[in-house]
Amino acid sequence: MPSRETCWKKGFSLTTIYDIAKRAGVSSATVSKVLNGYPDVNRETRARVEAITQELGYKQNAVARGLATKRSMTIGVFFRDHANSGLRHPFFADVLASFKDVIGVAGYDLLFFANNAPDNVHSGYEDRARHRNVDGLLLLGVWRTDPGLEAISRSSIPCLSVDLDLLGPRASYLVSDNVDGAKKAVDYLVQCGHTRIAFVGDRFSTKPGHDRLVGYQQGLEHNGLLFRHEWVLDGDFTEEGGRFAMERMLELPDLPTAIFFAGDMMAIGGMELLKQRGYVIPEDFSIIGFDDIVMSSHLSPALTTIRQKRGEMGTRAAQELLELIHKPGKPPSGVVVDVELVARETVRIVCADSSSSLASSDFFEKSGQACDVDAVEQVCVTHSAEE
Amino acid sequence: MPSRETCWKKGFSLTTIYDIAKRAGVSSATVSKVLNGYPDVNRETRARVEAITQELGYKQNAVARGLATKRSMTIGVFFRDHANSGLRHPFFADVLASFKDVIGVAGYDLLFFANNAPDNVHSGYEDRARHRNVDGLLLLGVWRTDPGLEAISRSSIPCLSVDLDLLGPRASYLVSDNVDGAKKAVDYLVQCGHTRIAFVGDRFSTKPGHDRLVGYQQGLEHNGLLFRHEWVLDGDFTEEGGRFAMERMLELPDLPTAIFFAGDMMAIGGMELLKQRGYVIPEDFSIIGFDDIVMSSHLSPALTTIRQKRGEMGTRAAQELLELIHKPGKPPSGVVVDVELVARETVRIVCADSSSSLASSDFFEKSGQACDVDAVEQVCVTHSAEE
DNA sequence: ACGCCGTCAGAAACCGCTTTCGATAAACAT
DNA sequence: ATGTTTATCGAAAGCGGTTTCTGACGGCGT
Repeated sequence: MPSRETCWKKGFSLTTIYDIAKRAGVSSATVSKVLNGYPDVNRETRARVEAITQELGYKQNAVARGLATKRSMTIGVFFRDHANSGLRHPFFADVLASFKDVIGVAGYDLLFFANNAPDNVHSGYEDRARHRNVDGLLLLGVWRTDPGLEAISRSSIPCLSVDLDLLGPRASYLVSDNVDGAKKAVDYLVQCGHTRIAFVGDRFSTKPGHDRLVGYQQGLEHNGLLFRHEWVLDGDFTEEGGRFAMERMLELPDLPTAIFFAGDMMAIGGMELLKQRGYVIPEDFSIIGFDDIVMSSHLSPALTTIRQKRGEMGTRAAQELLELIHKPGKPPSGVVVDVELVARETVRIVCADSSSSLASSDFFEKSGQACDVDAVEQVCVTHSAEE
Repeated sequence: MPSRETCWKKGFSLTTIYDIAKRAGVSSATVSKVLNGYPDVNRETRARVEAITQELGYKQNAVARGLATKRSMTIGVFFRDHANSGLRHPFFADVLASFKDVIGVAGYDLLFFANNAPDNVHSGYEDRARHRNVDGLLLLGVWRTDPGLEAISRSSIPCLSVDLDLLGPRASYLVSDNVDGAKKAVDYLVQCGHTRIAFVGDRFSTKPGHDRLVGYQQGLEHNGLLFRHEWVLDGDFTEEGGRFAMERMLELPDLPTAIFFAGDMMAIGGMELLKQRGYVIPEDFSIIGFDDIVMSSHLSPALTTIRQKRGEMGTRAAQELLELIHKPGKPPSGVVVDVELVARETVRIVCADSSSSLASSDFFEKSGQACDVDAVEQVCVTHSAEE
């Protein structure tokens, strides 16, 4: 047996299972068995080994273990940081926080891919995941247009993406019920008496952006309202985008009375511009957002919005990913968590008439305007391309 | 030579350096040398190996490499999550984001300690760092009172803490210039004509809380103002804490005209309460915060505050940590980044007199009231204990 | 021809831990 | 007494790399 007593890292000695083994007069295999709770070791031996483990303050080396077992007990995290939408984004930070909590009690640590060394920049998700030997992957803030998605969805690495409906043999996803949320927003506006409702979305590179648009459209239809493509603008999910969209909206000859922003940051930008131009909310324009970021409740007027349950999203995401990891058989189906409207102060109540008979108002028109999803998207893309 | 051709993890085969070696007709040692840029390998051999590496789509296994080299190219991150002050906190999320960017181009990934499995809960920082074999450590949101600090500061693991002046052979820190920031706040209030300035801080378990109090006290002294301990309250760095402190403050017989909150969230809580009670800001009370979180500029009135340069903090933290890692010799000294006042709308200008002759006002009193740091802290601790 | 040196490869010993599988001995059954 | 379990343990072969050290080989000076 080679002498394996100590190892050095920058002048520091680690205690290994060999140290324990020697001291206990057993083999390293036995120590390993004790440490991992295998049954085939004598009561007394076990006790002795455990005592010595304590005494020596032994800590397992996760790297060596990972090499031997091919499980690292880490979850890799890709957190795309484009345009403020990364770690900085209060939304993702929150879901990540609760994700971390539940994945943590399952014994996992999180590995954030940050490495952008020149030779690594263009490695795909899968390569980098395998490089670090992570047991699962969490994708946050990745765009639908990301070219690496296809590959990772087909790979055998358990992978959960949020805000992106990635499905595969070991890939699942978590989203809010964005379509429903958008419908709720429109319904609420309609209930408050609005019929002229505009939409500000993103550049359609995100799943939520897409779905909220769809929901908006469905909400309109459901309430018998006409879809007007000039009332659909691109806001890029940023404050500046929202501000800019609002600016453009004001140039329209025919103005809406309410604007549904597909994200709170955009709504904030829009409101800012409105105030700046001397309009008052909600008297001149009603605003409704989506997300319910913390800031929303602190604005004045406080923003009416659709709340995504961030804590629950993180928890459910973690649970789903753990299933993906531990139950290889079960075909994943994605999880969607519901949203809720939180009514605050940015929507003006136009008429007290809350009977849903509004649906049969004069605005009802089944026009030639195409209303199916893809057509809607077409319109929008064209529209945003104009710019 | 044993047959080492492939490895399986859940049904997937990895290509190893042995595969490359065989294909290239060389030994694994040579492949390793090529991959690591050692000079003692022939031009042609190198080319051949590189070609095959490409062809086979080989990706190095960081775990195996880590075991062999004792360097993992990961930075461990402890992110304490007490009372909203963790990942959820917009402040830390921001510095972390820019930290990640620069540490990333140096080739490192980030390892977030999340593992809270029952047998792991009470392991110290050092144990967990060694367990994962991280090359360095970043401590965020850790309290001064944390019992594990002492140990990690003495250890040989490069460790950088933010908002906490931890120093040791391989331990350094990064803080904002909190004392100066607080003085700036007080100076500004004084310049605006205020002389009755209160302070709301945290429970003094944090370094910034402590330093801002010191700065407040120094600012007072510098401007010849009397330190009144009843005007120093505990706000816990949370919104609720700020609200509660404000509530208590209003019960005072003798009210200040301006309140300096040591954190924006507390200021927000305080303002909320004030509005609720029918006061108007800044007419009735002037408010100044500390941090400049994104929300601050969106409030109305927009919060005047001391800005911490979060991006710069992250960058500098990363640089400092990289030095700690790569230059074992250099004794660390900590880095402090400056702050700036951003004047917005929550401070009322009482008199236009901006001559600093205010310093010689009637309020000047070198009273028996002890003014050195520790005494100040005493007062506060006592005060918060009352509660 | 001889010794020396620089270049290039590879054998082999790790790194610290897991896991299979066979050995041993005691306990049990026949 | 003999064959069979059962409980307990350890040797050894990995996991996928790195790194030292030895050696082969060709060229070169003398």
